[in-house]
Amino acid sequence: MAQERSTRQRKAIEQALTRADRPMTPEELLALAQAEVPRLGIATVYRALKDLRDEGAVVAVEVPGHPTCFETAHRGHHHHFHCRSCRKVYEVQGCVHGVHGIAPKGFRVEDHEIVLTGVCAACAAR
Amino acid sequence: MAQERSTRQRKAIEQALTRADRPMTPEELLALAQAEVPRLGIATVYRALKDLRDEGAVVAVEVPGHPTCFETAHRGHHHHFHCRSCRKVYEVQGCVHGVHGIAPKGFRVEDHEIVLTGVCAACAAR
DNA sequence: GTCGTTGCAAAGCGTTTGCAGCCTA
DNA sequence: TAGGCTGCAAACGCTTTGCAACGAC
Repeated sequence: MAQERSTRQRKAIEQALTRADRPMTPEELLALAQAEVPRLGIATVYRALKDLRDEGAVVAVEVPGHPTCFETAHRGHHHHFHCRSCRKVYEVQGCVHGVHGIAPKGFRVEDHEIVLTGVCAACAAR
Repeated sequence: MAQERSTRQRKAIEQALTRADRPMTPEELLALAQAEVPRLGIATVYRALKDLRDEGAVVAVEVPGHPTCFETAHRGHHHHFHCRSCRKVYEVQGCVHGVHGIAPKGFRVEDHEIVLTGVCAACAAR
């Protein structure tokens, strides 16, 4: 059966993900990883992300009007902020109590995601 | 400048949206509206949704791994539940306090969305 | 040497757009 | 009648897949 091999391209992609302090789009990861592997193609990025997702090492973050972002899974519980000015997605530490309590009777809640929308500090300063 | 006209197809799409008790995908809306207008095309659904969104009458709901859904805007403040079994997106009444408080200093929060993930009542019963 | 991985290009899928004819106001 | 709206098909952007060459083990 399938074995995961450690290749230069995969290492470059994983490194780009690990170093990022916010969720990254596949295109952003491609640009970063190409510093290591110039001939890297976007398909390889998508394939690596798919494998990493299957292993549970990265998770997808999706916000309306923005291409899907990816981040490493083991960053502790946190949420996201979407700046409507620069369109970047940021990580937000912390959570709130009682989130699971709003589900209707009979619904089994296993996880939750909170996405704040507004203007980030950098954009608000301008 | 542009005037909005009331057509059979637009009425059918709005009606499908209004009657739904959960966010609907464009394909679902097409299927429902075709009961009224059999020759209705998907492009018309997208155009109607775009116009309705511009007027603020409908909003998009996006959850990872699911096509974009749409719901009417004037349903009061609520959130969503994504069933990982049947993949449907449900409406969830209620909210929690302190959600905006988790944003970092300098970030201006204007809105928020909460998406619960798990198994809906119908699927859990099976 | 084996077989998973890669880069390239083509295919897929959801969404948008161009266009000629239609229909509301 | 004017000009927005429609259905169709082509175009679009993001993502996945087929394939032959490549390279990790």
